[in-house]
Amino acid sequence: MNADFDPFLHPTSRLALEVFRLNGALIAAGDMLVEPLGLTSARWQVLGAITQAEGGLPTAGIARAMGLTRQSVQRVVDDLARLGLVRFAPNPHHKRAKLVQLTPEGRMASAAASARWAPLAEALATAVTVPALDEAAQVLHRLATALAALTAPSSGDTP
Amino acid sequence: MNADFDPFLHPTSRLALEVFRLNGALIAAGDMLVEPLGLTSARWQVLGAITQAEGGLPTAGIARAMGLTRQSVQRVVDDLARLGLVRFAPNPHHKRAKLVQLTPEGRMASAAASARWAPLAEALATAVTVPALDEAAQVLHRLATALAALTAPSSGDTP
DNA sequence: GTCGTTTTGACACTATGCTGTCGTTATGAA
DNA sequence: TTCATAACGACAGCATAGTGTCAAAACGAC
Repeated sequence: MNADFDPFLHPTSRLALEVFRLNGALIAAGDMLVEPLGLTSARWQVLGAITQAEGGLPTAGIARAMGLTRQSVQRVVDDLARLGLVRFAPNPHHKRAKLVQLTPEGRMASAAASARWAPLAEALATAVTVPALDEAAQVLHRLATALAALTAPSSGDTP
Repeated sequence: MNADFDPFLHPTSRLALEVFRLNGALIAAGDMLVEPLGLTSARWQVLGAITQAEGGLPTAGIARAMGLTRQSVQRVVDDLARLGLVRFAPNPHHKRAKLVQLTPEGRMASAAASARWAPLAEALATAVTVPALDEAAQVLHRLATALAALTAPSSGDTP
């Protein structure tokens, strides 16, 4: 009865479990890191995605950039708007999909978070090596792509 | 003002973002995979942790094995007990910390989930290579360890 | 131009995981 | 043995991310 397959010993399974653990550790570390700024990991990530895009981008665009659903990002964006870190600007290409832009306060918060993250990122890079980081990132990227292709050639929102 | 550091271009940052994406993709794929069995990714993972340990283990032990908090696992365990997939057995070493064990139904569900996961794990392994998987897993493991050491030499529940 | 499809925002609901807290039980040092 | 400490289960509350659904807006085929 196929007893020669222990799913937890499969290389893919072991990597998946490591992804789960590191994901949790990164979120916890991020929460600690930006907590003095009144931020959380999720809000920080959304701020970062907006920082990346010059001129701002709509909520659904943020979600696509982060691999999440519109609905999840929307609440965080609303929180950030309530905190005065982002604002909504009219979108010349779409009447309803307003552009989410950083306010000066948001830009300062994003910069402060980056400044706090930098030394930790350096320390982690020395815990392994930069080439190993790059190669691991490439492997994870390929796996995510393959997983998206294997599951759900679907419709609708695709987180 | 340190403008030569773009936090999103740092190798550690790029890997972190890939971890977030793959984590989400794996959970989504797992949910699809075991949904016909009445399971979810979280319940499947807890079932797996119990399957690993012969004789069962207490809730806090499951949490340690998975890198989560007792409280998070407890609710899932209660759900599984309500579904009849696990049961509580007296613990000779601790009166309150009952051992969580699989019922025959739980064993069947765990085996069915493994059978569904196996081909997907194989397909993903061929999307990259097994040595690459192993090396990536090792890198993630070292990062998680380093991160735990750098943040919170703390007390109490340490997920 | 019209109509069907897709995209987007909005809202309600659920699932997962965290912190905080309490009382109980083990454990170990004095 | 006694007592401080740690570990464990239980419960409440919050943050994050998912699904489902709806209406409005944009887009494309005809």
